[in-house]
Amino acid sequence: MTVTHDMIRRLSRYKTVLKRLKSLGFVKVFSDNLGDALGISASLVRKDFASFGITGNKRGGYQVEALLVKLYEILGKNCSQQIIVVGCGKIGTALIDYNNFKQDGIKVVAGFDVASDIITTEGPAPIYDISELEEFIRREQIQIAILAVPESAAAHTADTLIHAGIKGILNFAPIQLKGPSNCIIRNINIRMEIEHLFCLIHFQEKDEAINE
Amino acid sequence: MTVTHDMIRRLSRYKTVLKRLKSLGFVKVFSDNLGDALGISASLVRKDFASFGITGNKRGGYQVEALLVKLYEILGKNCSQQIIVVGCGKIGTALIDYNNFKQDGIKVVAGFDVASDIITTEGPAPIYDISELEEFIRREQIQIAILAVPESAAAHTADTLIHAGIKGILNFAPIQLKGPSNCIIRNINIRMEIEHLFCLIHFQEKDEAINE
DNA sequence: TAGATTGTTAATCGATTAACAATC
DNA sequence: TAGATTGTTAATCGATTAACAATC
Repeated sequence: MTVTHDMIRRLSRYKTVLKRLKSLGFVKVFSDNLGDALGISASLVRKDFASFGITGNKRGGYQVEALLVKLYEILGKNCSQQIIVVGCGKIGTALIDYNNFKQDGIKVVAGFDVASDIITTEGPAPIYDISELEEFIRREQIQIAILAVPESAAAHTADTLIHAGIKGILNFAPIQLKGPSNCIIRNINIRMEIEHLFCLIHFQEKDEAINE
Repeated sequence: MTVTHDMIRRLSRYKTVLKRLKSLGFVKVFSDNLGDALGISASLVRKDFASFGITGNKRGGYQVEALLVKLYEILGKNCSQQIIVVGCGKIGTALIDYNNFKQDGIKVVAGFDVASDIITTEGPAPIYDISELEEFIRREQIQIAILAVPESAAAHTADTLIHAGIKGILNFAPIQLKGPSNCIIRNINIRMEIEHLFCLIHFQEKDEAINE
């Protein structure tokens, strides 16, 4: 089976909705409900579940609890999800301090930087010198790194990470990185997102002008 | 014509590539080159350009300079692209200080926060009390805001922004916001991005196990 | 049983690519 | 002219939705 990006995004969103339903005391849920919550068809919900071998009851829908357990498993929530942050400038440290992952089992265990004056063992996670990066990744078997270095350092830092065995990189540097087949890179480009918005607004205004 | 998200993302990437080509002294470029650079077919490049009324020469490709001018226009680079940051915690201030937009004409002109002790006129952009938000948006005709408030404040702050006339929101709060038809919201959910990576790795490992 | 919802197949839709005539 | 590249139409591909038999 091929797992698409959109599929995974939906799985993540099902999980969020189901967690809320569970906290409300819901025991079962129908594909119809989940479809409404995500703004997609019930067919797609059922198809997604079928793809991952999740089955429901012909008339009773899906058990919320069992569904969550399955989703946790698929999303890898049974393993420890330890990540590191490479580049501890403003954005890097913000991400280290950002503790919104914790409730979902994701933990930033260390930061790394070239500036020796910010090395510290204080704070939510220790910050080490970049020279310790490779050994740390190997020793702690870190799979995922957030890359928050300046553009000029992005490409070679990514190479270092990949060489050390990192399997996934979330890249905040403003450059489109492409990884080898054994490392998945997701690029978050804030400048592009803002341009995207300006462009959409631009067209919306045009369309309105036409409609009038 | 309908402008899709993917289309805009490609326009943005064409622009990046073309800027680099220009700095290298390139005068013309073929759809084939751009396709290679973006990892798409030459057909799609030509189709994109056709959609926006950009024409080339039957044998001479496209003029780099003219193409850039057109793209700037489409991406709204002729208007001043002033944005604000609402919520000046760690991530908010990091974005205010982040000056990577500047070279692309995007400028953060103010920050807003509820905490009165961080109000300041120092730094790259002044930080005002949230009570001044609506008036500022109206007076300065701000179109786009970055939302970086805590999850609990996200929904009602977004409502305030929309009410004040904001046309686009880049949301960093970990909650999927949905806007009305006159305001476009793009959600950046870092937790989901990391889960996404873990999930992909998970499946890659499985697939490898099967192939062996 | 009657009614409702799943699981799955067929239909639809949209985006991308291939192909090729037009033409510089 | 011959060769190369655009602009555009047709073909393909993949993702989503509609439909419906199976069945609880």
